Amino acid sequence: MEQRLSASLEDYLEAIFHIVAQKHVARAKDIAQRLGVNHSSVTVALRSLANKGLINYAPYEVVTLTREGQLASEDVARRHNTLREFFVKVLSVDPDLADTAACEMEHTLPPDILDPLTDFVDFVERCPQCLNEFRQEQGQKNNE
Amino acid sequence: MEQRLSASLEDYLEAIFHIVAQKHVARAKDIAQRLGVNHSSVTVALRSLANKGLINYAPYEVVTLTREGQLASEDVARRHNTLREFFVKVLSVDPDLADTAACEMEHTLPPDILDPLTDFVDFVERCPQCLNEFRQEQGQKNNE
DNA sequence: ATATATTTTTAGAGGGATCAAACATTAGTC
DNA sequence: GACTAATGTTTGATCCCTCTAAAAATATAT
Repeated sequence: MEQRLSASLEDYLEAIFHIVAQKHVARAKDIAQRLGVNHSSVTVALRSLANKGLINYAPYEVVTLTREGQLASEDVARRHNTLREFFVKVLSVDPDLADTAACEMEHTLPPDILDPLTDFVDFVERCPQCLNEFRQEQGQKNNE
Repeated sequence: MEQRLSASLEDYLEAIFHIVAQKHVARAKDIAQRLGVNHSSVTVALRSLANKGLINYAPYEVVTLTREGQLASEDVARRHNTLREFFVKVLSVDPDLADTAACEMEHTLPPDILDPLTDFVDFVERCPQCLNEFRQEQGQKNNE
């Protein structure tokens, strides 16, 4: 197993993850809407994800995640969240921007970077004052 | 102008940037070798970069960067360097890994993140002790 | 200057991903 | 139960990137 997914398929998987978390099942329409992509593109992607054993799906049916797919989508979501948290909590980036950027960068973030990055975000949460000087500098910059 | 480049074309541009920095001109062979891709792929990419006005190139001739291409490749290199420095200096990632990861992530790093990230790396350089606690935690982790 | 070696390009094909438009299926409504 | 609306899929096209194999151009050596 453990096939490497394309950025595109990871996006589909992540979308399904969020829709299922909310509605228990995902429909092609919801996925298309969430990703801003054509319905026909969704069909292709679903077939591919089903072939890889990541989703339960047959034509005209709703979509759920298999055990494998659940793990894989959680992995994507974890990368996404860590990046967004880092951008917001350390770099003070606007949350919407941070989310958009996380969504693009999540696909290429390797485990060897994800782990220490997660540790670092944790550290900053526990010790926000460690970045006081940096935050002050950034604040000055924005007020100029 | 200001056309957005694909990750692939950015890789070619970056390779040309480094080769030109060293040898003054780049040849298809060098580019292919550096990127580990087929010669014929290089030809296609060069034609595309030339069409976009980023390189000086005609069939069978050596490659140099135009003014536009110089700026664009410096931009890619800046994203790459900032990411690598962050990985190495803040997260203590192995330099080779950091470089590889930077090469993959550089293409999706937006300016709004690049700027504060650069500031943050600068900050940590000026105040390494600000991360003492974090480094200590990481050290303990690795010794277990 | 001619033959050989190197480098580069072309030609042809395939894998992904996307879209629009035509078609099929399902679900809801009367 | 049949009609209509909503949803989903197929078809055919395009774009981008890659490859192999073959041909062409250029450079080198004798």
